Amino acid sequence: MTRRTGRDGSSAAPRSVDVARLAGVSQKTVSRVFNDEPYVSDAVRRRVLEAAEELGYRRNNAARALASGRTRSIGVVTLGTALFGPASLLMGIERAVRDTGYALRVVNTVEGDPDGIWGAVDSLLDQGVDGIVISEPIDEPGDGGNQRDLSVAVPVLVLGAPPPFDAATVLAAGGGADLMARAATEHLLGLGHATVHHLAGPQRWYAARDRLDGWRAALAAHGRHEPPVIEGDWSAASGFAAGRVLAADPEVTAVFAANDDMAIGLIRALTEAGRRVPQDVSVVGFDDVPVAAYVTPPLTTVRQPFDAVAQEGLKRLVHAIENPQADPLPASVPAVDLIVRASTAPPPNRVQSGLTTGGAKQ
Amino acid sequence: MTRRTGRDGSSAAPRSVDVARLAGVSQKTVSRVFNDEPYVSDAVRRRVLEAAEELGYRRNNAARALASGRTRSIGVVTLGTALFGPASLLMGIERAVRDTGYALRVVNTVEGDPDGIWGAVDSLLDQGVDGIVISEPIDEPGDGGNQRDLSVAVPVLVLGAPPPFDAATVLAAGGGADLMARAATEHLLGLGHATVHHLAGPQRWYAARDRLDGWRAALAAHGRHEPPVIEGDWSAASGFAAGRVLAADPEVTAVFAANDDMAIGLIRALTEAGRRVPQDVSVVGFDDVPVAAYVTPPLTTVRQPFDAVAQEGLKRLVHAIENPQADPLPASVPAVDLIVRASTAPPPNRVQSGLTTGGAKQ
DNA sequence: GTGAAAGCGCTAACAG
DNA sequence: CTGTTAGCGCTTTCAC
Repeated sequence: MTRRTGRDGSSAAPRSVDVARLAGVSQKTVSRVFNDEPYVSDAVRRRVLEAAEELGYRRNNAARALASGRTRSIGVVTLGTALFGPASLLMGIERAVRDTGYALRVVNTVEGDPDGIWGAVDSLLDQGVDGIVISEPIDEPGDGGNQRDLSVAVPVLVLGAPPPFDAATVLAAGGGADLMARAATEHLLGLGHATVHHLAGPQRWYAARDRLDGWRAALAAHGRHEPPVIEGDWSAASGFAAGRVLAADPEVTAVFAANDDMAIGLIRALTEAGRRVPQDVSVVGFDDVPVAAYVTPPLTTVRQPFDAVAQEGLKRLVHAIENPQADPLPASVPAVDLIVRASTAPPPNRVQSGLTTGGAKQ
Repeated sequence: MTRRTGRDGSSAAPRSVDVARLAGVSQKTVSRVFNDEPYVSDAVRRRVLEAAEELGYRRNNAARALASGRTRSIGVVTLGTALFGPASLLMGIERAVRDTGYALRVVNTVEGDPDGIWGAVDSLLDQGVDGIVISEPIDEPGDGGNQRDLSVAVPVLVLGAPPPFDAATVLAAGGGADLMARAATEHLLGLGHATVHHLAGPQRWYAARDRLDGWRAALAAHGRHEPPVIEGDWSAASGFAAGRVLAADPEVTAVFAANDDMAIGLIRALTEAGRRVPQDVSVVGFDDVPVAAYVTPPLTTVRQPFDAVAQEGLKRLVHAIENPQADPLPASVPAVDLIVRASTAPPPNRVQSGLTTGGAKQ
């Protein structure tokens, strides 16, 4: 038996011709069987499959990609962090990609990376992906000139942000964070707080700006005074630092933090300063991290529909890949999912102590 | 100018021959330049690079892979969860892979997935990767027969577990969790606790078993009584449930939880039951999640060196890929990094209340 | 230092 | 329903 061998003597991987020979058909027929093409009799199909099985045949993807011009893979650009939001989105994307039959290639961007998103997209393009997902982008520090004239010929899906650039097709998904932030703020207002402070995320992140916008919109809609914003960096440590400042201000009775980690740090600082949560100060987080229900006090927060967003976004991306000429599928706005736990309550009624009774509303 | 065009009229991507023509050299020379091969004069090199730049040339990876038999990519099998450990490891792997110049393909396994790791490895093999990383594996439910005779010809790196199978080359990295667990337990013992309870992770995970082993070893080494183990599922919710049980037992003065989330849930349950942490019960976690320092009380825990483990593992994997015949590089044992915060203290000295004074130490 | 020729293993037309 | 003929854009081998 003539068997091709590698230079180290190991037998080389079987090719479709080998299968064809063994099955007594043409190579093209093997190809047909493996691509689930019609017009192959069941008998032949079975024979081919058996031969393939016997040889341990596996299609060569490089050859497939070269011949067809498609790699059947989707690239994703993520932040190189294990932060709950980005990590959850990545998992959601992986799950969604698998359902589509594409393979997933991942590139991280590192905060402060000179090349940033562009470098990542470039490397994905080098790898030859059929579509790109950009997850939770942040702005470039030196905006503008940095954005080299990358010509992106494949469809791009941007998650959680407005499309940052021009490409053949740009899809956006996962908006609605502003609405969620607004709901969080209104929950606090509804409890009777005169206004709500905001512990924002780093403003270079679209996600952080969205939440800030939602908070602002809620205050504006209710004609409330907008206190100065404190900016954190998503970490519990930054929440703690902010909490020290906020604790010193007796006017503060309600805070909306842009994520749960900061909310947790914030609560710790308030507690250490002798301001009880929620009796003295109410706190709302964002994300609904797994421990949110078990910290002290259990955190009122907003849950983000990462999986749904990823799934819908990918469906639309794959549609754009496979139907380049067709109109893109429409996006939907995710539902708001506010989870009320024990970190929020009506404000202490000290302001009304001079009055007769203690009505809480407004 | 004759320009190849796609069927939609868009001009097709330039190939190396196009660059060669423009630069007035042979196609092979272009190839040489892009592969940084020697024996190309500087003048020619420059000319080629300029031509490539002008055309916007980008190497076709599929063709490269087909011709060379190498895809220059590494596949990683991860758990489909945003749990801090797995997610951190994945990020570490991405970073490490990028440094090696390989591309990253990601496949998740879903808990309870019938195909499990094998399906994931299979799909990676289909994609044609040069090496595989299996991160934090868990056992298959139906062990044994499930492990189909996949012939894995590429090197495999298993992170955080003993190699679960036979392949051309199998490397292990990221062990030492048992030592870390042992250190955590001994910290508690050193504080004077008579024994230490263990809130274990799901025992299908190697990581959980490692930690259990370390705890057990510590107790044995000090001749302490080994209380029954409670098993959680890594979640704060399961920690909370365990905490309710543990809180009812006055014998419990120290608990080592297999991860921080469970420790946080546990603390909440203890607190709700009126058992103060750390005055009545000490708790140690595992992972050092970002919020660990800011929960109440700040958590004593063990920090895992995800990045270092990923980096070292990948260096060894790449070595195995590129030097198939050579001996694998040796693994090192990561250092133990116990972070002592406020959730641990000497035991309450109720047992000594009958005695004269209340010395704490052992 | 450089180039010519020959595939890598598959898919894409088209022909029967 | 099945087979034939050409490439896809590179790397490889060997020649100059």
